[in-house]
Amino acid sequence: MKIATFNINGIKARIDALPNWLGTAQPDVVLLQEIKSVDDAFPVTLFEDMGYNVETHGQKSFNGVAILSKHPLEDVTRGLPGDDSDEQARYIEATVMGERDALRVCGLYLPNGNPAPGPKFDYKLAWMERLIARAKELLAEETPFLMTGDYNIIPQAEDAAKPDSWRDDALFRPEARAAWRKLVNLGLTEAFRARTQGPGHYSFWDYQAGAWNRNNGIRIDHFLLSPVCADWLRDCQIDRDVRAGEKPSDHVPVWVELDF
DNA sequence: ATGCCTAGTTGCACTAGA
Repeated sequence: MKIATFNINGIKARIDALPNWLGTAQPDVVLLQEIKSVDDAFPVTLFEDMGYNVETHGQKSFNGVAILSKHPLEDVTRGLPGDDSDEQARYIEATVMGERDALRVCGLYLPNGNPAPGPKFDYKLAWMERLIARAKELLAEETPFLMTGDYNIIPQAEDAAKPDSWRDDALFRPEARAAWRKLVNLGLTEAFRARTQGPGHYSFWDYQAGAWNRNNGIRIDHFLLSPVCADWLRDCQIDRDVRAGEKPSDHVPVWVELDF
């Protein structure tokens, strides 16, 4: 089963590019971030006509996540537990059945956190603690799961073309990377780094200053796999070429192939 | 040192992104 993550930076703006990529890449499941749409405005029938079930967790103007799946989605939950006052739509979960096993898929749009330090950075770190708590729950249940999406975390210097320019940024600050390691060190496998080593692999290129043409990118869209799910990993790739397409998002899709 | 660009709003400039 091919499962992808894609920060589309607005469903209205990607109304052609997203279906075009779906037709080419043929993913079974896609976790979307930054749909920037309320649920009622999401073009559900467009994707249903392509064979996808659609579950959204949107809000007006900003954020918003969704799942597209060619397989039925069961037990859908919206929002990250741990703070009832949090109204930002950044998290959705559902269960997908493979040929032999069930997989819990968690789609996330982790807060950017800039400027740092400050209240937005505090919110990012608190959000990560809630994500860690949720991962601990799923591990304790021994539910096979993956957590994927736009983490807004540059894990290592090799994950940025110009790491020095990110030194004090919320995506690279030590506190954010420490929280990332705390999550991974629960026993999760980072799918891309389980298969590919070395610098030069990015999932985001800023629209500004010719970042794409200069290949000035960062790798911030990730898959974390639970131990059982990691055993199912067959491949993980970044669809880099999507960034060169017509009216692209500033992120590109990342996907895993899982045998379950 | 800052903005560079893109998206969304109900706009006629702003916020937010990363």
